[in-house]
Amino acid sequence: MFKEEIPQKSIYRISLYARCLERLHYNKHEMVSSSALATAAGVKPSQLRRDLAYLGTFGTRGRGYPVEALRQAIHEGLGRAKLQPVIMVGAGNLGSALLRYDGFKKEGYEILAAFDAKAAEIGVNDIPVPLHSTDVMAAFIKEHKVALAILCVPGEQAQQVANGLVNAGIQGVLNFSPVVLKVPQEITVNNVDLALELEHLNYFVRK
Amino acid sequence: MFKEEIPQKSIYRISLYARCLERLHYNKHEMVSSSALATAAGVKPSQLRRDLAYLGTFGTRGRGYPVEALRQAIHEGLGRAKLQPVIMVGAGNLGSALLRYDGFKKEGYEILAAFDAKAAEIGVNDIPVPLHSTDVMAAFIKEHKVALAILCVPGEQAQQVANGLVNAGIQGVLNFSPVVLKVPQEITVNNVDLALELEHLNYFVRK
DNA sequence: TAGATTGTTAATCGATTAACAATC
DNA sequence: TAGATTGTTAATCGATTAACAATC
Repeated sequence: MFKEEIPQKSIYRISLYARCLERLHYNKHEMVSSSALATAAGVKPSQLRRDLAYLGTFGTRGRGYPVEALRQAIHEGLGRAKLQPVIMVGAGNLGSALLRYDGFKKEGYEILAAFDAKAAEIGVNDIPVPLHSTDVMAAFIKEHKVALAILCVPGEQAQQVANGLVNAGIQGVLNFSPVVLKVPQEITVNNVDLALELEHLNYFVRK
Repeated sequence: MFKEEIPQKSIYRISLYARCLERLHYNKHEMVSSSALATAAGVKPSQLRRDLAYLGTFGTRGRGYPVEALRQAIHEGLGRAKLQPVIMVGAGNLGSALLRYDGFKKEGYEILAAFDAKAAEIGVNDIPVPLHSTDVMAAFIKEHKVALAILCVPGEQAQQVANGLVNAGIQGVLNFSPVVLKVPQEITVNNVDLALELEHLNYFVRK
């Protein structure tokens, strides 16, 4: 039997459901209906049920879903191991800021180290993880079997650095550089384009 | 005649085209074909042409698009004034980092000021704009007619702060808090959920 | 049993793409 | 004119939603 492929958008939402379930669990809820969970996640109940159906069936008709069991099932379904190692590439303004952001750790991702072409010039005490020169990046990735990288280098260098990441075996890149990266199709790139987000918002401001 | 409504996704892409056109202009290209521009933006030529069609017709059959004129037409079409004022709400790790990020200014957005509940405790010299207490936020928004806010407060406070923003007249929120904000439907919220992005990437890593 | 709520289907909606006539 | 490339339509594809039978 073939497992139907899960749409990318569903994956985002399913992760979001897991987070909502954590909160419900924390608040001592044991069961939750698709309607209540959907409201918490800002989606329609039918969409929630459709999304969950990609992973399996977890509810009981007439009663709803068991909060904690569903949370766990989602984590397993999405293949989340305990603590995923990640590296940060580029330790300028944005990169060094994200290193201090605690939201990643909370969700189970640990940034092992940061790499920067100008590593020598950057104050080490601003940064909570080891900072290395980009020269040793590939070796580090292989040694620690790192699969995920956060890319925060200036646009002009982004493609070149990305090539290095791919060659070293990185499989997923969270790209903050305002550049469209060309990578082999088996590599996943998620773009977070901050200026584009503002641009988009601005469009909806009535003038 | 009714102007067809532009899909949200098209708006993102159109902004991206504008950025590619800037680069082409900088490199002294005067004309560009839909196929070349599409490659630069990582989309299909037919999609590019479809997107542009929402704004008008700018090309010449057989020759392509005039780089600079198209860039300007896009900026006008998306209703971009010169320098849009923005405020930053929350000056913790992420917020203060984004204040130092120069990508916003580059695209024509100026962060006027930052607000934080604990403004008094934060070192002012880390921050390149005036930092105020959240108490005076509403007055500032009204006085400076600010329409856009970047929200970087902890999840627990996000909804409450967002309510304050909406009441003060903010029309668009770029939300970095890992929380689904409930706002009136005329307010636009763009969510940038960093942990969710990593989660999504991780799903595609072959285990 | 009656009420509630899931799992799933089928209908709808919207976005992408291929294709090509128009035309420079 | 021949070649190139747009603007636009129609076909395709995929995602969302309403609806409801299954069933606790």
